[in-house]
Amino acid sequence: MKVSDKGIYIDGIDKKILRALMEDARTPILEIARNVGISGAAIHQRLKKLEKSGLLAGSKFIINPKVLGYNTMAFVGVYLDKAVSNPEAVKQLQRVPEVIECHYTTGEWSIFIKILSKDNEHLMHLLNTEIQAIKGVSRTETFISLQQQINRQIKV
Amino acid sequence: MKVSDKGIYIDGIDKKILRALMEDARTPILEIARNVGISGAAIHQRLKKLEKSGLLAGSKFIINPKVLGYNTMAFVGVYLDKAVSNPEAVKQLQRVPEVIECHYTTGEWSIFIKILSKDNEHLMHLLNTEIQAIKGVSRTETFISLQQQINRQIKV
DNA sequence: TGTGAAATTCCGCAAAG
DNA sequence: CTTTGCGGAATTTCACA
Repeated sequence: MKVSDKGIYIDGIDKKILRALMEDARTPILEIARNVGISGAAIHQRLKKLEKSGLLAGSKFIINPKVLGYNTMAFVGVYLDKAVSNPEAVKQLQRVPEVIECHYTTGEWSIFIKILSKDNEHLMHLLNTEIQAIKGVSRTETFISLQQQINRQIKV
Repeated sequence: MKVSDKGIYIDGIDKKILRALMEDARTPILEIARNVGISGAAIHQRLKKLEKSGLLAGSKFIINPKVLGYNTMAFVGVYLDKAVSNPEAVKQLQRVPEVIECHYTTGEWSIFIKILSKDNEHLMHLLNTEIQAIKGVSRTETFISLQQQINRQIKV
């Protein structure tokens, strides 16, 4: 049995439910029910509980960017002028759909982003035209992901 | 109308379907059907096509790590000794559940990882005990995400 | 409080046009 | 793409431990 900081109790059955749905959000509840040996209604109620606890943050269809021609992933450390408000820069980054993550980070960069591009040329265009054009961006450092080996959620 | 490199045609209806399901994988097909004005069976046929194209890479329940007490996200650049095989290091990283992403990257690091920890103390433990213990890891550079502002998929 | 079983409503899916 | 129809699933209700 496991207790989180907020007092959510997650037993072995909850874990099995979560693991099945984290793998495939469309797994039928009744199928899970058969696998864990309790009724569908029980699963349903446990899911309600887990949702209410905030642990379940929704479900998403995952699309493969490569099929859309997005073959390059990169991480970019962004240096901002001291004078510029970071939220304003984030607001501008929000308008660039290729920016799929954005963090305020400790260390030498003000902002750290993850970005998807079709190829290196497209990446260069994004950096030189979209990112550098944002007010306050003084410099960027780019790291291209040659291959992603791990991509998962935290273990339950 | 949009054509990807692999010849997948995605029209406006496909986009609406994808956007609905990327937001919530459990959206009933018939609800989408009502919104876009075609029959449920048609949606179903389009989903089959999209799945066959490889664009749909599955669906996942998203869990909120904070509820499990994982409050700190960090990025870690890992330096590996030249002599060590990177795949072996990745294999070891795979065994650390807090490592949720792992990339081979260009630039000064051999490997770049995203990691979740409960707090700074836990992060330190992960770095000093789990990561540094891996054969071939010579040094790490850590950037803590103070706040994540953007987290999304590529736009369809 | 949490569980199981039945009933109802709704959905997913395949076939045929 | 639509309609149709079957099989099965989701969800509610209720009785019980």
